[in-house]
Amino acid sequence: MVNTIMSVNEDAFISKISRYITPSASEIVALKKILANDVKCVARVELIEDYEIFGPIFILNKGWGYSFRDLPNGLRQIIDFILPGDIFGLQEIFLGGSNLGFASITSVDAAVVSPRTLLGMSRQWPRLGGAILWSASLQGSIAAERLVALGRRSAAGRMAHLLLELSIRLEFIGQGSPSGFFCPLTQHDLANALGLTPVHVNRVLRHLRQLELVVFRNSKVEFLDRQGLIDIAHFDAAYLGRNRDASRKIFGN
Amino acid sequence: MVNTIMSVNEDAFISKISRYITPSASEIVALKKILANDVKCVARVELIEDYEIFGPIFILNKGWGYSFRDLPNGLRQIIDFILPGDIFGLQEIFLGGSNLGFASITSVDAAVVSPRTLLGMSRQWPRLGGAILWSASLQGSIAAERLVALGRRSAAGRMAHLLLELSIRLEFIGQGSPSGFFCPLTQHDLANALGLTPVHVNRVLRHLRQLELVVFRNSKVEFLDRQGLIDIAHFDAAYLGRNRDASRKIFGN
DNA sequence: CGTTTGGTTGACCAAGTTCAATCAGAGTGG
DNA sequence: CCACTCTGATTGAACTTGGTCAACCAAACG
Repeated sequence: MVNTIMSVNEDAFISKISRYITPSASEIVALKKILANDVKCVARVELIEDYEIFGPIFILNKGWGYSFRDLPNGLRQIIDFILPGDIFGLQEIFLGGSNLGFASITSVDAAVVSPRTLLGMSRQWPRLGGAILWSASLQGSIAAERLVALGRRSAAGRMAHLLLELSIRLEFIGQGSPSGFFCPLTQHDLANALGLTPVHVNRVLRHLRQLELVVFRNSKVEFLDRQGLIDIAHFDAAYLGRNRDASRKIFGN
Repeated sequence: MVNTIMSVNEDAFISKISRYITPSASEIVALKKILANDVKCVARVELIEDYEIFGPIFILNKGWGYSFRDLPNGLRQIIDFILPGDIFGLQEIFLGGSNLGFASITSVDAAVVSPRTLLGMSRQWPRLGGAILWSASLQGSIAAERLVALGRRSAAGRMAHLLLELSIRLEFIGQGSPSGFFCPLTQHDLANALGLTPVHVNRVLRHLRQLELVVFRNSKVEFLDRQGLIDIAHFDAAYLGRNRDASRKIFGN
């Protein structure tokens, strides 16, 4: 009972799922207990699972990371960026281990949760279990949208789309603002996420800068013309989830 | 009680989840009751959801379909092919509606399930609930792998990868064989799935034919050199799931 | 038959890659 | 304070993959 309601919003995960449910005081206590069992690691560390049984589940408290898959020829594809409040390893637990790797971008503080713990929590606090599934659905929807981007958007469109997505996801957890955000990604990271080469990422960023749409420099993204970006990205934020009333209608919680 | 254990394998969904659990007689009865509430539709019909509340969930009994998203400029990206036994609309129910469309490829026979029904079944038959989540995880893993393909594989690699994947997924439900399978996809469908143009799909197929790796003609895929395909696709079937012992170790069911 | 749908091919073009060189900033040791 | 090094950003030139446009073919169907 160390943590109380006083500090609700200091945990990114709690502010994230607050888009879906308003956790009760006792639910918050249960969550904080789980979130407190954390590990810290420095920037640019990789965890390759390669289908270990009992893949760990991380809930990011602080810092940025990404999930990825490497091809035998050394190419890497970033599946999703893991921001504070996001969960890594959840979709894969039913498959008997993950075939995705996790890499830290900044230094990271992550809660380590076992599948068993998660299952227990879901039974005792069904609303929290629902919130976990909601979060997993959201990450699935983000992956689907990135699939659309890689398949059918131009390089500039992909870049614009990703920057807008990150901006909105950060705002959900109280970070960044509509005018810009802190962004620790290298151009190499962006290339691995967007299916491009680092060289071309550089050219695309220059292009967007010359069009006076965004400036990405010194780990900071500044939006100059957000509507212009939305237009070239064909961006529609619907895939990032609706307000909670929509889902409440389905399950009646 | 019309259906009994005698007819276990006629339902694709039941044979699909049999990779994960062995359903009991009463579980099969419950499943068959749900699967019997079906609709049929002809080939090449589209259902655009566009974030309707209460998006329907389909479990395909027969036929092929796909989930997709369209961009404002008219381009379409296929997210995943929905084969017999696959579920459409599951990942999205927690988001308060889907932003994906569904399209039939062949004529289709699909069970229509409401979120409420699914929730009720999961409570009454927890192992079936687990199987549903396993199935959703699997489809997420397939989407992630397609993301890798679009980001980091060549056109020929993507094509080889997709054909191998479809072959294996069909074998899981007792269709097709290692030497080939019936494939109702048009080159246009392949283009929308692989992020290519139909013209280039045609050239890639010719290329693979000239390399004597696969022949795709008259709605039939014939593998000539499966290992050769695996090589150029960098194919590793691990993402399609492990044997059931792996996941059993986690949850102890 | 004529029409429609999907497959096939060629010539040309453009987006993005490759290779290679240069640059800027941060950290490190002398 | 100055090399020295390392990482990441930047740019140019040549090249490749895949796209675009346009024509033609083949099977299916009314």
